[in-house]
Amino acid sequence: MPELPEVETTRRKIEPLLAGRTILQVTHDAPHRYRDTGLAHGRQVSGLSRRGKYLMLHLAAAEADGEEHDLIVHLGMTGGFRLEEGPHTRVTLTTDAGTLYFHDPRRFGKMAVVPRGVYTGMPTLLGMGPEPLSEDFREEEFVRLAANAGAVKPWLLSQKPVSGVGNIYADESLWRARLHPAQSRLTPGEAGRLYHAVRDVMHEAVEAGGSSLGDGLGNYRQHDGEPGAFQGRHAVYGRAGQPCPRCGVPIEKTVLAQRGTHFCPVCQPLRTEDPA
DNA sequence: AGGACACCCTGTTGGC
DNA sequence: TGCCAACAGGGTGTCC
Repeated sequence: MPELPEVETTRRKIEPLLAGRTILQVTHDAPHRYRDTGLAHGRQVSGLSRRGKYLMLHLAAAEADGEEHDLIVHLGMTGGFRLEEGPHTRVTLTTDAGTLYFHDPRRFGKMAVVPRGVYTGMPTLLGMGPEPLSEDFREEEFVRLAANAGAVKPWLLSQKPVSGVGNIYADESLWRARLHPAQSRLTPGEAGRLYHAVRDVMHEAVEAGGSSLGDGLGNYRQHDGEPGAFQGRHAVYGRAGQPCPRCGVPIEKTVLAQRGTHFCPVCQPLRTEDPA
């Protein structure tokens, strides 16, 4: 589930359940994945925010140390919050107003409690590019960086030129911009198209509540048979062999940078000759 | 600097 | 039907 639109949807859904509440206990059995969660005990949640695919629970200062903290949550591939305990519950978050369960079948999700804004040891968060839906995401800068970049899809996935783009939305954005996933050194025209494609795709997906959402908490529900609002609008992702919505040619699937990659061989040709 | 790769985990799917 | 390999929405560390 967790690319920017799904994380943002999660944030919106659980904020009413957590904001203003005091965390009584965070229990789990994997301290290397969920670090320093004991620091959250007794602190009030002052608000929730999101940076790329990271969810931040802002914690008020405790009487003992007078220092604000963040409970950073990364959903990994399959993480999500639910109201009920299940076979894949990894973390139980108890507040003075109820309990929230973090489910994560694949255990790629992570949590850590840190002093506010201290992200040492989290290189992706430290090097995170601008939010695609904010004014900090500027076309001129994006075009400048893209001119010297390597293969465009891995570049997008690095979170450096822009934050929150994952495998699904990278493929969808590249299709809209009519760019081959392995294209490098984008021309200003190409990079401009991609800039707007990323913004549009992310905006539409957030409005739709992301892909594959289910029970009202923004959960990963792919095998629960409840398709998300944006999933039905995918042009290429998960559509190998089916016709391109633009030209009708079958969508191809390859592997690029260890990730499944979907594209239209006609609409998204690889430009081999150097632009003049 | 940046690319390629292994690794962290478990569940589902598709081919034989 | 049953088994097993391949694959899955992400990030990190290491090696070159």
